[in-house]
Amino acid sequence: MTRETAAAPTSPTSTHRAAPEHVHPRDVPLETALAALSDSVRLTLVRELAASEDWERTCGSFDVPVRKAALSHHFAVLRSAGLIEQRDQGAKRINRLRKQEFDEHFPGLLDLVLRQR
Amino acid sequence: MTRETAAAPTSPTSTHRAAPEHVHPRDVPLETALAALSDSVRLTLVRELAASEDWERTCGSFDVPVRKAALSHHFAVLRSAGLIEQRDQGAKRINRLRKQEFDEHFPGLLDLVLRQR
DNA sequence: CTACGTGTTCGCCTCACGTCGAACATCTTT
DNA sequence: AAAGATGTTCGACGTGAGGCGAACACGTAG
Repeated sequence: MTRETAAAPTSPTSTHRAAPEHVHPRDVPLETALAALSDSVRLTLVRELAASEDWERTCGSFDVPVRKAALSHHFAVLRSAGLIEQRDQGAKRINRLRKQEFDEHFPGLLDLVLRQR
Repeated sequence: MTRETAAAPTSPTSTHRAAPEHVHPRDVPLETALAALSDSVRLTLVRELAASEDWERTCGSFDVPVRKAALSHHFAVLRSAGLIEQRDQGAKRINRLRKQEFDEHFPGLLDLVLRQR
């Protein structure tokens, strides 16, 4: 399913690839949301993401002082907190800040985090 | 200093007692504030405190599933996060939620926490 | 003075978290 | 096909957080 009808190779949305498990902000306990945002590396990720056009960035495009393994882990945490959504595009993984949905369930939190400092 | 002029034994604000070190919300990093609130026990403390008249309660008056030692630790965390202020009154220690000051520096955060669930 | 109540501090234990390198899987480029 | 780029997963490691009981300190009640 989600099959391209015509030959429009717009987005090579990957094929044999483990789709990341997403959690909707609705199902995220407040503690989890707060914990996800209480780490400076993740805070940076969220902020850079928010500062980007359409809130999108590939995993490797962030300016954080940790290696790939740790980065990957942080993204998993953000996913579990309903803060980001990940979509594969070829070899790259695109991260999107779920601003609207997150705001609906934790009004003001993201704005606070983005405004602060 | 802070000497009662007349004989008005209103508040026995203690004498030889280690005054708890307080941190003003102004000097609290966002990460610290979020981390302090990302624990369910502390969340309970803050909520019960907020639900109390004048936001005050003695340490032992909270309904949390931990022993004295752990409780004491949690209060220290809340203090370091600028969330509470502690004042000694005789043998008891009174906790006050620093709503206003905290709100000034982390607008919306406490309200979110108090509203949620 | 002695006994009790209220909290804090001190070890100690356990578990979760953040980090890394190495190996692996996928997709892209050549 | 071979090499490179992009991420994830797997152990391992160090650190810190949260929990407890015991001991201590201070104030209160008898």
